[in-house]
Amino acid sequence: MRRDIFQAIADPTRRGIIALIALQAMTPNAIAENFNSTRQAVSKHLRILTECELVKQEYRGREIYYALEIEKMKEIDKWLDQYRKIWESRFNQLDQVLSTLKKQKK
Amino acid sequence: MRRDIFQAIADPTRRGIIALIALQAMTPNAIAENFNSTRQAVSKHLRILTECELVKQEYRGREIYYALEIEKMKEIDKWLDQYRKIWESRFNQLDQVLSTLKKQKK
DNA sequence: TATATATGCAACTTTTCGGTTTCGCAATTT
DNA sequence: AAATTGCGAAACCGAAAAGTTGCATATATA
Repeated sequence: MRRDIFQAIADPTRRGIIALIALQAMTPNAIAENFNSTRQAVSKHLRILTECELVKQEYRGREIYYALEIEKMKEIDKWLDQYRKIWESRFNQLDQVLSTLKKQKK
Repeated sequence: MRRDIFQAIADPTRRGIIALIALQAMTPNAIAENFNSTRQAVSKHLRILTECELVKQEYRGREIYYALEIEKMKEIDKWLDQYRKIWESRFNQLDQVLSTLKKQKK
């Protein structure tokens, strides 16, 4: 089962789950109430999210609380970084053009 | 055809294509040489990337150059922002704990 | 003009994915 | 102890995705 984080966030329901549990851990039943899917479908999504370590489980009696593993989200940020460099450098180039134009105006 | 950017970057080959053309536009044939897929398969990926506007085409004679639309990448960054806030606030909390401990040491 | 090249597109196949239904198990509650 | 509740896992299904093959079209080149 090749579970990577990019595949995990590809599904809109999973992104919804991530947003939902970002601030507080929740049980599968509570999560499922927020979507138009059965608990089992949500459970499947939770499994995928758990497998790629985007989410962690905490057992409390017969309930299982799912919480976002925020550290893992940084991996996406890390991947984005190479492109951030590009758009920032382009912005700086634009900035230079603008300041050059300003200078010429003087 | 529901093409969203998250689905687009879910595929590893497509992420490879994005990385490849990030700095300079390339033709489908040139891109395909870098992967273990046929030109047609790559062409299909390019179509998906174009549909969600992650990539733009530039016609030059019988060749088509594909270039990354870096602005579109910012959408992912924008989505990440809500989580960035979370991990930054947690970091600050840790920071506070550390400085409190330091104070007590004194 | 005939041929080679660069490319997209459509048809087809195989695999993967998301969902539902059914079941089993463990922890509560009555 | 019996019934209820919370949950995961397996079996199954339809839809979508990813890849291949075969073709059509436009632009170069000989």
